[in-house]
Amino acid sequence: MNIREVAKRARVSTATVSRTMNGSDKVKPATAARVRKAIEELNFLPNSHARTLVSGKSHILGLIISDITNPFFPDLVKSFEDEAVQRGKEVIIGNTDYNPKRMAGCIRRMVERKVDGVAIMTSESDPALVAELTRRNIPTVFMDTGKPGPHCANIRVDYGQGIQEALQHLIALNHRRIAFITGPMNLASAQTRCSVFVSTLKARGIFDEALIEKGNHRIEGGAIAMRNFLKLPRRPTAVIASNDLTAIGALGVIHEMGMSVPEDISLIGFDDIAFAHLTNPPLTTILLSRRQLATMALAALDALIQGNRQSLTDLTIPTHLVMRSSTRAI
Amino acid sequence: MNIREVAKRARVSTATVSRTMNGSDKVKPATAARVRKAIEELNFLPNSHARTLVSGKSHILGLIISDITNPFFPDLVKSFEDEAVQRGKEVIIGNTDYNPKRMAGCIRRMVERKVDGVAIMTSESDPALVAELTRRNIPTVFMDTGKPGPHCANIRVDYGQGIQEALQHLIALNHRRIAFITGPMNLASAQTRCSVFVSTLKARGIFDEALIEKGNHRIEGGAIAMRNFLKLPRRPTAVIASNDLTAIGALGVIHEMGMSVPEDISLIGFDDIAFAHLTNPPLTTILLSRRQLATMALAALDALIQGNRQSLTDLTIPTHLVMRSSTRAI
DNA sequence: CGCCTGCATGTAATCGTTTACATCAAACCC
DNA sequence: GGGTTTGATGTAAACGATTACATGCAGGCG
Repeated sequence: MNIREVAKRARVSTATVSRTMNGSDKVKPATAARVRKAIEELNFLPNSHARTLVSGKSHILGLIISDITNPFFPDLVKSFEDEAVQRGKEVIIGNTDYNPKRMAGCIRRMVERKVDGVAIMTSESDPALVAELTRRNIPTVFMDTGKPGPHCANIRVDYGQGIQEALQHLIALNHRRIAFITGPMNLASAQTRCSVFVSTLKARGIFDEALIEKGNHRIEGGAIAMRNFLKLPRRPTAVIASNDLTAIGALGVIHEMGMSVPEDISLIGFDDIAFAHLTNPPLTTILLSRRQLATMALAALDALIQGNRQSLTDLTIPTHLVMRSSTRAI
Repeated sequence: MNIREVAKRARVSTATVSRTMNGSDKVKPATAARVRKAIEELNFLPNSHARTLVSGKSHILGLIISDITNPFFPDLVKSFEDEAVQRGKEVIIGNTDYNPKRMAGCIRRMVERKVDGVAIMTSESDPALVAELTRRNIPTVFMDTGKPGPHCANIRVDYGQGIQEALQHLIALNHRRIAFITGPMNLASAQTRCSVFVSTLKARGIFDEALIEKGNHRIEGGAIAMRNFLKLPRRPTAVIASNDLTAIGALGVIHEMGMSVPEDISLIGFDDIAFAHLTNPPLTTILLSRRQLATMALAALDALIQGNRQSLTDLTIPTHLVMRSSTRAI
């Protein structure tokens, strides 16, 4: 089934069929109707590969993430896809599995599929691999980390804002011994969260080195860190975690030890994953809006594709404290 | 950058380049080396659209699901993608958003992209839309619901087994007033879960009509249903929910009412989503293995693609009780 | 009436591969 | 040594769309 059969049935040339389908050029209404009828009757759908081959535009966007089972990402994927479909584009997703080798594979596939652009949000982005994209002039937008360049935009996430809001909130509730559980420190974003925490507390003169523990952005890391905090002679009265999974791990340990949140300890997470309001108590956390991120990424990609770079001036996403029930005054 | 430039640089014809890349036909080692060197130097990657166009094989598989933010699906997507990548295939994902119109769009895109096959796991599968796929001889496999056919396999999920295991477990713990919160009853799979529950209890002579409440596979549904159970003069001592979200909703209400699980009420979910072991207490639930589902779907798809139908005899996935801490004896 | 203009449509080249078939040289056989 | 086989490579026709250019026809004008 191809455009030629449609042409034959409508008694026109393939060019006319193509023109009616794309609506660009003028076709006499009567002819167009005949063509549409033929398309309908034959149930014809054009072959996108042939289209791409000749036009050079695949109308596919790539989205590279670390791991779809990380609860941060499904929202991002969904928002990204929704917006892309609205713009008549499709999305192919690459899971790197936190593995640079798979990242290379993802990028290769994106190139082979001639994607119109790529959005990347992975922890472990290797500049060499990414250079591959820019070398081929494939518009690329980083969410969170990366350097802007000729075919390349970067969206900055303002991690600091949320952390500061959280600290203000806790301090207003009279907390002074505030602890932080970090993420993996090779992640730029995790570093930022931590360093804003440190500098804000130092500025207030209530920073205590002992109240920082390393986590890994997973449940266990949060649990281990929390156990250490609870062994301290002077325990923290509030804990901020570098992400929600970490907070959930900490929450489990607090319960395990027969204490409760927020009565004994206040707890704040980061990300606002779907389950943050399903914990007991519902977790106060810092929202990083995946929808906003996706929307901005798509807009940036569009701008790069259209070669319109001036609209790429301020690409910053805020983060905000979302109050639930895991904090209280002391 | 195309195969011709590679050919020129390696001083061979395009056919030889193609042959070296595909490794199928014989090429003299010295020539092949020259070609590979040229490919390397030019950083050449073949255009997959051109390949697909001539070969008719896109090496893309479609995966259609209802909603990636439904926590059941990310695991499925990941497993499916992992296996697909291993087989040298790519995956494009279609989110129907529980919306038949978007389902139609997904299918259209799959056809246009000339996918080698499609796997479908959606609640709301419209036979007419799916006929579209089989009419075009696109291998299709349904996970859970659908009818096998010439280009079409169906994987049956044995919901009954898990429900029966759960009931045996509860009965062994001396529970007799066992309640069930259903899913949306237009879903075949939700119906099955419910009817197995009913028939098993009837067979034991301990069925009570009052202990069935409707849910919607979401948190709120579980919460509402649980409130109703707690108003009953003779409350249930155990509750099975049609999925984990429902169970989590019920759990919230139980806590809210100052009761606790499993001391006052035993609770069992269904699916074993990632957060089932993060609830407090960790939720006993019935596992429907997404990895198994994905593996079987891919195997079935492969068989259909290769036209090898005899390997499609018994496509059944079991479900199993996973014991955690939300049940106890009375 | 002859020519020009402009619209609707057709013709055919093109995109970048794969692959059937053609070619050609070397090797082999009797 | 001529003919045949074999193996390596080249030539060119596909695949199914888009689109620059060509064509043809109708109407307008002097």
